[in-house]
Amino acid sequence: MSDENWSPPPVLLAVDLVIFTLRHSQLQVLLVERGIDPYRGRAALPGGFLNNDSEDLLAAAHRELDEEADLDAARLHLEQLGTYGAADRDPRGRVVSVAYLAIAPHLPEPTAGTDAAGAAWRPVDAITSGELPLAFDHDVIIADGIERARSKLEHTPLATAFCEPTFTISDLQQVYEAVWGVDLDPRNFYRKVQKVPDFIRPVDAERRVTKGRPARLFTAGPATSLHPPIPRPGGTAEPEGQR
Amino acid sequence: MSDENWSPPPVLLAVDLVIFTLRHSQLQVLLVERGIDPYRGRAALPGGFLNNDSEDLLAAAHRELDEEADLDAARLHLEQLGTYGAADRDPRGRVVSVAYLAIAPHLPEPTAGTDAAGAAWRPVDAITSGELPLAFDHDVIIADGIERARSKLEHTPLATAFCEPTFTISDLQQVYEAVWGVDLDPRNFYRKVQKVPDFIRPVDAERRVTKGRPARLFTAGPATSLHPPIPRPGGTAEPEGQR
DNA sequence: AGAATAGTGTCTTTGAGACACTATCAC
DNA sequence: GTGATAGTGTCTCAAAGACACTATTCT
Repeated sequence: MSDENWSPPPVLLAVDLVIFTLRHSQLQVLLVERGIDPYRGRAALPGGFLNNDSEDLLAAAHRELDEEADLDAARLHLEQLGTYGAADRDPRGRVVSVAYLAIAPHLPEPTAGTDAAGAAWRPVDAITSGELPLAFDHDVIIADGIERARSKLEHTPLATAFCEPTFTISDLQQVYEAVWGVDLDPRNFYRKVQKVPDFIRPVDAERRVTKGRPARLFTAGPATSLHPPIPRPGGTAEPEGQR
Repeated sequence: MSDENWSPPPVLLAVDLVIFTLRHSQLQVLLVERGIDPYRGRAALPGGFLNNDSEDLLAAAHRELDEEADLDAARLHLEQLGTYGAADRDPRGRVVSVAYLAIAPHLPEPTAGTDAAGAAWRPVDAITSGELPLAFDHDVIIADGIERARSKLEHTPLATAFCEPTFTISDLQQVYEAVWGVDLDPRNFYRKVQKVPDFIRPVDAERRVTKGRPARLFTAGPATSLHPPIPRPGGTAEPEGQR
């Protein structure tokens, strides 16, 4: 409680977005190309500074989501990921960044012509492998986002956020396989997800076309957590480490 | 990337601490009494503003831990919990608070005479029940901290952070029981924790006194995650919600 | 027909929980 | 001895994974 006599520390608050989606059975993340220094020309997470006195953090994340990615913020999953405040993370000065994790269903290509021009979906593998270098500490933020998503697939209905309003069970399986990077047995997966109460709800008498037998369609159910969980084969990984 | 022309938003960055320990088989949290308005006289989390240009967030948390709680920061578990930035959470103006979760072994009473005077351990039940009102949104932060701790007991060796360097298996069980608020079967618990590789390591040929048969002593092992996990009986609860 | 995907049944193994039982201390 | 806690063995039930099998579509 040393709040009697401080001099306001010159800290800028940014909000950065880790937006994941599934494309071509790959986990991909939305990146923008930086137009100014530092890191001009580098890929970076979409984001920006907190706008004004009366904007909540979550509201700022929603705004950036709309401005930079042209995504209807109301429809997708959005949660706080962590806050990154290493003193030297931005060469311009003291910038602390609150990262948010967003999950979007497979949407149209990121739209040239809008404010989101210069944005593109990139496979996360290219980032974790170091093949695609990022600005600032954004590679770390994305790594934390991946781990968060992997972990939440086990205990929450997060996977449905990657899917359209209605989806088949193998759509859902693709989400788990892509995010976890494993192969799952379709038969066991089928029964397992059906067994979790309120996870997914059948949409009556509907079907959809692929190649083989048509599949039933489902919607996300009212569950907010999964009982029993969908366990990740390899097991849990290391905990996150925000800095 | 709208960083071309901003006016530095007047945001103050605070760091607040949720410090948990086990006392009298209860989960307790360290609170201080506010000496100034707003919320003068109310109980609040220890914390303060970010010091200067070159202080990392984690370093600030360590410093507050030392200043306000007189705890040796090097020895205990410390991790970021979340960031709370609702526009109206502090009547003085825009204050965004990064909360850290610390876990301490049962330590001496919070030390009158030091900077930590006015600090006291309180059972978390008194807070979640609304019986003990807190300043700001600190009740929400604590609730998120409880859920984080409960969840991490399942998958990580966090429980050992509540214990002394060496401990018995029933010490460990008391941690699980207090944090989860459940009763566990000592026999099954005994075998279960021993079965997790690298969770706990026996300390050779040592014992300790209580009432019945002396128990073997253990130390925390090198594991950073628990395989298999120690499942929580009731199952998972709702996810956290930082604002 | 054959390939492909959807969906069902069943077996085996593993782990969680219940609980009887033995071991070693204080009194 | 009694009471208390530590530690072991064993049984039962349920969930996880392997996998054979049936069902329905497309070409």
